Amino acid sequence: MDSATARDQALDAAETLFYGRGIQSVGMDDIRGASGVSLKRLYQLFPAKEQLVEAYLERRDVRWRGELAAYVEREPDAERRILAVFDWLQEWFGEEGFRGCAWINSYGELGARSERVTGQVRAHKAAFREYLAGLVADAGLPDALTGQLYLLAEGAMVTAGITGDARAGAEAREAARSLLAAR
Amino acid sequence: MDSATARDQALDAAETLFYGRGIQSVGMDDIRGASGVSLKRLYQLFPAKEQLVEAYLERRDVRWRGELAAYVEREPDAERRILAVFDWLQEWFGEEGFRGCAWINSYGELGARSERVTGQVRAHKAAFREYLAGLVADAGLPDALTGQLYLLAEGAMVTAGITGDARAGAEAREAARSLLAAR
DNA sequence: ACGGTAGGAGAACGCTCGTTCTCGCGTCAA
DNA sequence: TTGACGCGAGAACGAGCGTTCTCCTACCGT
Repeated sequence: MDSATARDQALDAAETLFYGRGIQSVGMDDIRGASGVSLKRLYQLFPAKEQLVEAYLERRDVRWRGELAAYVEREPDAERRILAVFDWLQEWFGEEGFRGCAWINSYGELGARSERVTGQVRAHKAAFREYLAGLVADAGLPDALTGQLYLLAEGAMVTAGITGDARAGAEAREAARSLLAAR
Repeated sequence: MDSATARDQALDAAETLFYGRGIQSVGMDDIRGASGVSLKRLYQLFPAKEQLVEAYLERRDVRWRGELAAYVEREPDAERRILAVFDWLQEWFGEEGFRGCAWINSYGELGARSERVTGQVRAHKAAFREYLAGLVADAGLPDALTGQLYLLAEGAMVTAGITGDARAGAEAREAARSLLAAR
Protein backbone atom coordinates (compact mmCIF):
# COMPACT_ATOMS: atom_id res chain seq x y z
CA MET A 1 0.00 0.00 0.00
CA ASP A 2 1.53 3.31 -1.01
CA SER A 3 1.53 6.42 1.13
CA ALA A 4 -1.27 8.19 -0.70
CA THR A 5 -3.78 5.39 -0.29
CA ALA A 6 -2.71 4.82 3.31
CA ARG A 7 -3.35 8.49 3.94
CA ASP A 8 -6.74 8.31 2.27
CA GLN A 9 -7.78 5.26 4.24
CA ALA A 10 -6.60 6.79 7.48
CA LEU A 11 -8.60 9.93 6.76
CA ASP A 12 -11.65 7.92 5.76
CA ALA A 13 -11.55 6.08 9.07
CA ALA A 14 -10.84 9.27 10.98
CA GLU A 15 -13.78 11.01 9.41
CA THR A 16 -16.23 8.21 10.12
CA LEU A 17 -15.10 7.76 13.70
CA PHE A 18 -14.42 11.36 14.70
CA TYR A 19 -17.68 12.58 13.27
CA GLY A 20 -19.74 9.69 14.59
CA ARG A 21 -18.33 9.33 18.08
CA GLY A 22 -16.48 12.54 18.80
CA ILE A 23 -12.76 13.14 18.63
CA GLN A 24 -11.66 12.47 22.18
CA SER A 25 -13.42 9.16 22.47
CA VAL A 26 -11.68 7.75 19.41
CA GLY A 27 -8.17 6.45 19.98
CA MET A 28 -5.38 6.09 17.48
CA ASP A 29 -5.84 2.36 17.88
CA ASP A 30 -9.44 2.68 16.72
CA ILE A 31 -8.21 4.51 13.64
CA ARG A 32 -5.77 1.74 12.98
CA GLY A 33 -8.43 -0.92 13.36
CA ALA A 34 -10.88 0.84 11.07
CA SER A 35 -8.37 1.86 8.42
CA GLY A 36 -6.00 -1.09 8.32
CA VAL A 37 -3.11 1.37 8.47
CA SER A 38 -0.54 0.38 11.08
CA LEU A 39 0.31 2.66 13.97
CA LYS A 40 3.80 3.13 12.64
CA ARG A 41 2.46 4.32 9.31
CA LEU A 42 -0.14 6.52 10.96
CA TYR A 43 2.55 8.32 12.91
CA GLN A 44 4.67 8.71 9.80
CA LEU A 45 1.78 10.36 8.01
CA PHE A 46 0.50 12.36 11.00
CA PRO A 47 3.14 12.91 13.69
CA ALA A 48 0.47 13.50 16.32
CA LYS A 49 -3.23 12.93 16.71
CA GLU A 50 -3.93 16.64 16.51
CA GLN A 51 -2.55 16.72 12.98
CA LEU A 52 -4.85 13.90 11.98
CA VAL A 53 -7.71 15.91 13.41
CA GLU A 54 -6.65 18.95 11.42
CA ALA A 55 -6.36 16.94 8.23
CA TYR A 56 -9.79 15.45 8.86
CA LEU A 57 -11.39 18.86 9.32
CA GLU A 58 -9.58 20.30 6.33
CA ARG A 59 -10.53 17.53 3.94
CA ARG A 60 -14.11 17.59 5.15
CA ASP A 61 -14.24 21.35 4.72
CA VAL A 62 -13.22 21.10 1.08
CA ARG A 63 -15.73 18.37 0.38
CA TRP A 64 -18.59 19.95 2.35
CA ARG A 65 -18.31 23.30 0.63
CA GLY A 66 -17.80 21.65 -2.72
CA GLU A 67 -20.95 19.60 -2.41
CA LEU A 68 -22.94 22.61 -1.29
CA ALA A 69 -21.70 24.70 -4.20
CA ALA A 70 -22.38 21.91 -6.69
CA TYR A 71 -25.95 21.61 -5.43
CA VAL A 72 -26.60 25.33 -5.44
CA GLU A 73 -25.19 25.82 -8.93
CA ARG A 74 -27.87 23.62 -10.40
CA GLU A 75 -30.31 26.43 -9.68
CA PRO A 76 -30.03 29.15 -12.32
CA ASP A 77 -31.95 31.93 -10.58
CA ALA A 78 -29.70 33.99 -8.33
CA GLU A 79 -32.24 34.57 -5.60
CA ARG A 80 -33.43 30.99 -5.57
CA ARG A 81 -29.85 29.88 -5.15
CA ILE A 82 -29.97 31.32 -1.67
CA LEU A 83 -32.97 29.16 -0.85
CA ALA A 84 -31.20 26.19 -2.40
CA VAL A 85 -28.61 26.46 0.36
CA PHE A 86 -31.36 25.66 2.85
CA ASP A 87 -32.71 22.87 0.69
CA TRP A 88 -29.28 21.33 0.67
CA LEU A 89 -29.00 21.69 4.45
CA GLN A 90 -32.30 19.94 4.90
CA GLU A 91 -31.21 17.05 2.71
CA TRP A 92 -27.99 16.81 4.67
CA PHE A 93 -29.89 16.77 7.97
CA GLY A 94 -31.91 13.82 6.78
CA GLU A 95 -28.91 11.72 5.86
CA GLU A 96 -28.24 8.51 7.72
CA GLY A 97 -25.66 9.11 10.42
CA PHE A 98 -26.12 12.89 10.52
CA ARG A 99 -24.85 14.13 13.87
CA GLY A 100 -24.76 17.88 13.49
CA CYS A 101 -22.07 20.16 12.15
CA ALA A 102 -18.60 18.63 12.50
CA TRP A 103 -17.04 22.03 13.17
CA ILE A 104 -19.52 23.14 15.80
CA ASN A 105 -19.09 19.80 17.54
CA SER A 106 -15.32 19.96 17.31
CA TYR A 107 -15.36 23.44 18.71
CA GLY A 108 -17.45 22.30 21.67
CA GLU A 109 -15.08 19.44 22.25
CA LEU A 110 -11.69 21.04 21.68
CA GLY A 111 -12.21 24.76 21.20
CA ALA A 112 -11.12 25.55 24.72
CA ARG A 113 -7.94 23.49 24.39
CA SER A 114 -6.68 23.51 20.83
CA GLU A 115 -5.82 26.76 19.08
CA ARG A 116 -5.43 24.96 15.77
CA VAL A 117 -8.87 23.37 15.91
CA THR A 118 -10.39 26.70 16.86
CA GLY A 119 -8.61 28.25 13.89
CA GLN A 120 -9.95 25.64 11.52
CA VAL A 121 -13.48 26.03 12.80
CA ARG A 122 -13.32 29.80 12.39
CA ALA A 123 -11.85 29.46 8.92
CA HIS A 124 -14.56 27.04 7.84
CA LYS A 125 -17.34 29.22 9.17
CA ALA A 126 -15.80 32.33 7.63
CA ALA A 127 -15.59 30.56 4.27
CA PHE A 128 -19.22 29.49 4.47
CA ARG A 129 -20.27 33.00 5.35
CA GLU A 130 -18.22 34.38 2.46
CA TYR A 131 -19.93 31.94 0.16
CA LEU A 132 -23.32 33.19 1.31
CA ALA A 133 -22.14 36.77 0.86
CA GLY A 134 -21.34 35.95 -2.76
CA LEU A 135 -24.80 34.53 -3.35
CA VAL A 136 -26.40 37.60 -1.78
CA ALA A 137 -24.32 39.93 -3.92
CA ASP A 138 -25.08 37.94 -7.06
CA ALA A 139 -28.77 38.31 -6.36
CA GLY A 140 -28.35 42.07 -6.05
CA LEU A 141 -29.44 42.00 -2.41
CA PRO A 142 -28.03 44.18 0.37
CA ASP A 143 -25.04 42.70 2.17
CA ALA A 144 -26.79 43.13 5.52
CA LEU A 145 -28.80 40.04 4.62
CA THR A 146 -25.72 37.84 4.65
CA GLY A 147 -25.27 37.75 8.39
CA GLN A 148 -28.95 37.08 8.95
CA LEU A 149 -29.07 34.17 6.52
CA TYR A 150 -25.85 32.86 7.99
CA LEU A 151 -27.32 32.85 11.49
CA LEU A 152 -30.36 30.96 10.25
CA ALA A 153 -28.15 28.34 8.66
CA GLU A 154 -26.05 27.96 11.79
CA GLY A 155 -29.12 27.74 13.97
CA ALA A 156 -30.56 25.08 11.72
CA MET A 157 -27.35 23.03 11.82
CA VAL A 158 -27.02 23.11 15.56
CA THR A 159 -30.70 22.44 16.13
CA ALA A 160 -30.87 19.57 13.67
CA GLY A 161 -27.82 18.09 15.34
CA ILE A 162 -29.24 18.29 18.84
CA THR A 163 -32.79 17.24 18.12
CA GLY A 164 -32.00 14.90 15.23
CA ASP A 165 -34.94 16.42 13.43
CA ALA A 166 -34.56 17.71 9.87
CA ARG A 167 -37.53 20.05 10.36
CA ALA A 168 -35.09 22.79 11.35
CA GLY A 169 -34.03 22.96 7.70
CA ALA A 170 -37.54 23.73 6.53
CA GLU A 171 -38.04 26.34 9.23
CA ALA A 172 -34.81 28.05 8.31
CA ARG A 173 -35.83 28.03 4.66
CA GLU A 174 -39.15 29.63 5.53
CA ALA A 175 -37.43 32.31 7.57
CA ALA A 176 -34.98 32.95 4.76
CA ARG A 177 -37.85 33.35 2.34
CA SER A 178 -39.42 35.93 4.63
CA LEU A 179 -36.19 37.85 4.89
CA LEU A 180 -35.72 37.83 1.13
CA ALA A 181 -39.30 38.96 0.57
CA ALA A 182 -38.98 41.76 3.12
CA ARG A 183 -36.18 43.38 1.20
CA MET B 1 -18.73 23.21 56.33
CA ASP B 2 -22.18 21.69 55.98
CA SER B 3 -23.36 19.63 53.06
CA ALA B 4 -25.39 22.37 51.43
CA THR B 5 -22.53 24.84 51.21
CA ALA B 6 -20.11 22.12 50.13
CA ARG B 7 -22.51 21.28 47.34
CA ASP B 8 -22.82 24.92 46.32
CA GLN B 9 -19.07 25.42 46.29
CA ALA B 10 -18.54 22.26 44.31
CA LEU B 11 -21.10 23.38 41.77
CA ASP B 12 -19.61 26.86 41.61
CA ALA B 13 -16.21 25.41 40.81
CA ALA B 14 -17.68 22.91 38.38
CA GLU B 15 -19.51 25.64 36.53
CA THR B 16 -16.48 27.89 36.21
CA LEU B 17 -14.17 25.10 35.11
CA PHE B 18 -16.51 23.04 32.94
CA TYR B 19 -17.79 26.08 31.11
CA GLY B 20 -14.39 27.69 30.73
CA ARG B 21 -12.26 24.70 29.81
CA GLY B 22 -14.65 22.01 28.70
CA ILE B 23 -15.84 19.05 30.71
CA GLN B 24 -13.39 16.36 29.74
CA SER B 25 -10.33 18.45 30.37
CA VAL B 26 -11.34 19.20 33.95
CA GLY B 27 -10.55 16.49 36.47
CA MET B 28 -12.22 15.82 39.77
CA ASP B 29 -8.97 16.94 41.34
CA ASP B 30 -9.33 20.32 39.66
CA ILE B 31 -12.81 20.62 41.11
CA ARG B 32 -11.44 19.83 44.52
CA GLY B 33 -8.66 22.40 44.18
CA ALA B 34 -11.02 25.15 43.01
CA SER B 35 -13.82 24.43 45.46
CA GLY B 36 -11.95 23.42 48.60
CA VAL B 37 -14.27 20.43 48.90
CA SER B 38 -12.37 17.21 49.51
CA LEU B 39 -12.56 14.30 47.11
CA LYS B 40 -14.30 12.22 49.73
CA ARG B 41 -17.00 14.82 50.14
CA LEU B 42 -17.31 15.32 46.40
CA TYR B 43 -18.00 11.64 45.92
CA GLN B 44 -20.50 11.67 48.76
CA LEU B 45 -22.40 14.49 47.09
CA PHE B 46 -21.99 13.24 43.50
CA PRO B 47 -21.24 9.51 43.27
CA ALA B 48 -19.69 9.96 39.83
CA LYS B 49 -18.41 12.77 37.68
CA GLU B 50 -21.31 12.43 35.30
CA GLN B 51 -23.71 13.33 38.08
CA LEU B 52 -21.73 16.44 38.84
CA VAL B 53 -21.97 17.34 35.18
CA GLU B 54 -25.71 16.81 35.24
CA ALA B 55 -26.09 18.93 38.34
CA TYR B 56 -23.99 21.66 36.76
CA LEU B 57 -26.12 21.74 33.62
CA GLU B 58 -29.33 21.63 35.60
CA ARG B 59 -28.43 24.46 37.93
CA ARG B 60 -27.15 26.58 35.07
CA ASP B 61 -30.35 25.90 33.13
CA VAL B 62 -32.50 27.24 35.94
CA ARG B 63 -30.35 30.31 36.36
CA TRP B 64 -29.94 31.02 32.64
CA ARG B 65 -33.65 30.89 31.91
CA GLY B 66 -34.42 32.81 35.06
CA GLU B 67 -32.12 35.65 34.14
CA LEU B 68 -33.47 35.76 30.62
CA ALA B 69 -37.06 35.89 31.86
CA ALA B 70 -36.25 38.56 34.43
CA TYR B 71 -34.66 40.73 31.76
CA VAL B 72 -37.47 40.26 29.29
CA GLU B 73 -40.18 40.99 31.83
CA ARG B 74 -38.89 44.50 32.32
CA GLU B 75 -40.26 45.27 28.86
CA PRO B 76 -44.02 45.81 29.01
CA ASP B 77 -44.84 45.61 25.30
CA ALA B 78 -45.46 42.04 24.21
CA GLU B 79 -43.87 42.35 20.80
CA ARG B 80 -40.84 44.20 22.10
CA ARG B 81 -40.33 41.46 24.60
CA ILE B 82 -39.35 39.22 21.75
CA LEU B 83 -36.66 41.66 20.70
CA ALA B 84 -35.56 41.93 24.32
CA VAL B 85 -34.55 38.28 24.13
CA PHE B 86 -31.99 39.23 21.52
CA ASP B 87 -30.86 42.25 23.52
CA TRP B 88 -30.23 39.96 26.43
CA LEU B 89 -28.30 37.53 24.25
CA GLN B 90 -26.12 40.32 23.00
CA GLU B 91 -25.32 41.45 26.54
CA TRP B 92 -24.51 37.89 27.46
CA PHE B 93 -22.19 37.52 24.46
CA GLY B 94 -20.25 40.56 25.61
CA GLU B 95 -19.65 39.28 29.11
CA GLU B 96 -16.13 38.53 30.25
CA GLY B 97 -15.42 34.84 29.89
CA PHE B 98 -18.25 34.14 27.45
CA ARG B 99 -17.43 30.94 25.59
CA GLY B 100 -20.61 30.10 23.76
CA CYS B 101 -23.65 28.15 24.86
CA ALA B 102 -22.83 25.64 27.58
CA TRP B 103 -25.36 23.15 26.23
CA ILE B 104 -24.24 23.31 22.63
CA ASN B 105 -20.65 22.88 23.77
CA SER B 106 -21.56 20.01 26.07
CA TYR B 107 -23.43 18.34 23.29
CA GLY B 108 -20.42 18.61 21.01
CA GLU B 109 -18.23 17.16 23.71
CA LEU B 110 -20.40 14.42 25.16
CA GLY B 111 -23.50 14.12 23.03
CA ALA B 112 -22.20 11.08 21.23
CA ARG B 113 -21.32 9.33 24.49
CA SER B 114 -23.68 10.34 27.26
CA GLU B 115 -27.41 9.78 26.95
CA ARG B 116 -28.05 11.84 30.06
CA VAL B 117 -26.15 14.86 28.83
CA THR B 118 -27.94 14.63 25.49
CA GLY B 119 -31.22 14.52 27.38
CA GLN B 120 -30.37 17.59 29.41
CA VAL B 121 -29.32 19.52 26.32
CA ARG B 122 -32.55 18.64 24.54
CA ALA B 123 -34.60 19.56 27.59
CA HIS B 124 -32.89 22.91 27.94
CA LYS B 125 -33.35 23.76 24.28
CA ALA B 126 -36.96 22.61 24.34
CA ALA B 127 -37.61 24.81 27.38
CA PHE B 128 -36.05 27.82 25.69
CA ARG B 129 -38.10 27.21 22.60
CA GLU B 130 -41.24 26.89 24.69
CA TYR B 131 -40.43 30.17 26.35
CA LEU B 132 -40.15 31.83 22.95
CA ALA B 133 -43.42 30.23 21.92
CA GLY B 134 -45.08 31.86 24.92
CA LEU B 135 -43.75 35.27 23.99
CA VAL B 136 -44.93 34.83 20.41
CA ALA B 137 -48.40 33.80 21.56
CA ASP B 138 -48.59 36.69 24.04
CA ALA B 139 -47.85 39.09 21.20
CA GLY B 140 -50.67 37.58 19.17
CA LEU B 141 -48.27 36.42 16.48
CA PRO B 142 -48.54 33.17 14.52
CA ASP B 143 -46.81 30.20 16.09
CA ALA B 144 -44.85 29.57 12.91
CA LEU B 145 -42.63 32.46 13.95
CA THR B 146 -41.41 30.61 17.01
CA GLY B 147 -39.18 28.19 15.19
CA GLN B 148 -37.69 30.92 13.06
CA LEU B 149 -36.85 33.13 16.00
CA TYR B 150 -35.48 30.15 17.82
CA LEU B 151 -33.13 29.33 14.96
CA LEU B 152 -31.89 32.90 14.90
CA ALA B 153 -31.15 32.75 18.61
CA GLU B 154 -29.34 29.43 18.29
CA GLY B 155 -27.35 30.66 15.34
CA ALA B 156 -26.36 33.76 17.26
CA MET B 157 -25.23 31.74 20.28
CA VAL B 158 -23.11 29.34 18.30
CA THR B 159 -21.62 32.08 16.15
CA ALA B 160 -20.82 34.36 19.07
CA GLY B 161 -19.17 31.41 20.77
CA ILE B 162 -17.00 30.51 17.81
CA THR B 163 -16.01 33.97 16.69
CA GLY B 164 -16.03 35.58 20.12
CA ASP B 165 -17.81 38.50 18.54
CA ALA B 166 -21.01 39.89 20.07
CA ARG B 167 -22.07 41.32 16.71
CA ALA B 168 -24.03 38.14 16.05
CA GLY B 169 -26.51 39.31 18.67
CA ALA B 170 -27.23 42.52 16.81
CA GLU B 171 -27.58 40.70 13.50
CA ALA B 172 -30.01 38.25 15.00
CA ARG B 173 -32.01 41.09 16.50
CA GLU B 174 -32.19 42.80 13.10
CA ALA B 175 -33.35 39.60 11.46
CA ALA B 176 -35.96 39.08 14.18
CA ARG B 177 -37.24 42.59 13.63
CA SER B 178 -37.63 41.87 9.92
CA LEU B 179 -39.52 38.67 10.63
CA LEU B 180 -41.84 40.43 13.05
CA ALA B 181 -42.46 43.25 10.61
CA ALA B 182 -43.19 40.84 7.76
CA ARG B 183 -46.08 39.31 9.63
C1' DA C 1 -10.85 11.80 79.80
C1' DC C 2 -11.99 8.69 76.03
C1' DG C 3 -13.72 5.71 72.45
C1' DG C 4 -16.03 6.41 68.18
C1' DT C 5 -16.95 8.74 64.17
C1' DA C 6 -16.63 12.18 60.39
C1' DG C 7 -13.78 14.44 57.54
C1' DG C 8 -9.45 16.05 55.19
C1' DA C 9 -5.03 15.20 52.72
C1' DG C 10 -3.24 12.75 49.56
C1' DA C 11 -1.43 8.17 48.16
C1' DA C 12 -2.84 4.27 45.60
C1' DC C 13 -5.19 1.59 42.05
C1' DG C 14 -6.70 0.50 37.58
C1' DC C 15 -7.81 1.85 33.20
C1' DT C 16 -7.36 4.46 28.93
C1' DC C 17 -4.72 6.26 25.49
C1' DG C 18 -0.99 8.84 22.90
C1' DT C 19 3.32 7.62 21.52
C1' DT C 20 7.44 4.75 20.98
C1' DC C 21 9.95 0.46 20.87
C1' DT C 22 10.94 -4.46 19.73
C1' DC C 23 10.89 -8.18 16.97
C1' DG C 24 10.38 -10.77 13.04
C1' DC C 25 9.45 -11.14 8.17
C1' DG C 26 9.68 -10.10 3.42
C1' DT C 27 12.00 -7.42 -0.30
C1' DC C 28 15.47 -5.74 -3.10
C1' DA C 29 20.05 -4.22 -4.66
C1' DA C 30 24.73 -5.71 -5.21
C1' DT D 1 23.30 -15.17 -1.19
C1' DT D 2 23.34 -11.68 1.91
C1' DG D 3 22.79 -7.75 4.34
C1' DA D 4 20.26 -3.53 4.85
C1' DC D 5 15.90 -1.73 5.01
C1' DG D 6 10.77 -1.01 5.34
C1' DC D 7 6.93 -2.40 7.39
C1' DG D 8 3.25 -4.68 10.31
C1' DA D 9 1.86 -6.60 14.75
C1' DG D 10 1.57 -5.67 19.00
C1' DA D 11 3.97 -5.02 23.46
C1' DA D 12 5.66 -1.42 26.28
C1' DC D 13 5.95 3.04 28.40
C1' DG D 14 4.31 7.07 30.64
C1' DA D 15 0.93 10.36 31.67
C1' DG D 16 -3.72 11.61 33.01
C1' DC D 17 -7.61 10.78 35.54
C1' DG D 18 -11.86 8.62 37.83
C1' DT D 19 -12.43 6.36 41.91
C1' DT D 20 -11.16 4.27 46.31
C1' DC D 21 -8.33 3.57 50.29
C1' DT D 22 -5.27 4.75 54.24
C1' DC D 23 -4.01 7.33 57.80
C1' DC D 24 -4.36 10.95 60.80
C1' DT D 25 -6.66 14.65 63.18
C1' DA D 26 -10.51 16.91 65.44
C1' DC D 27 -14.62 16.86 67.50
C1' DC D 28 -18.71 14.59 69.79
C1' DG D 29 -21.45 12.50 73.51
C1' DT D 30 -20.97 10.26 77.81
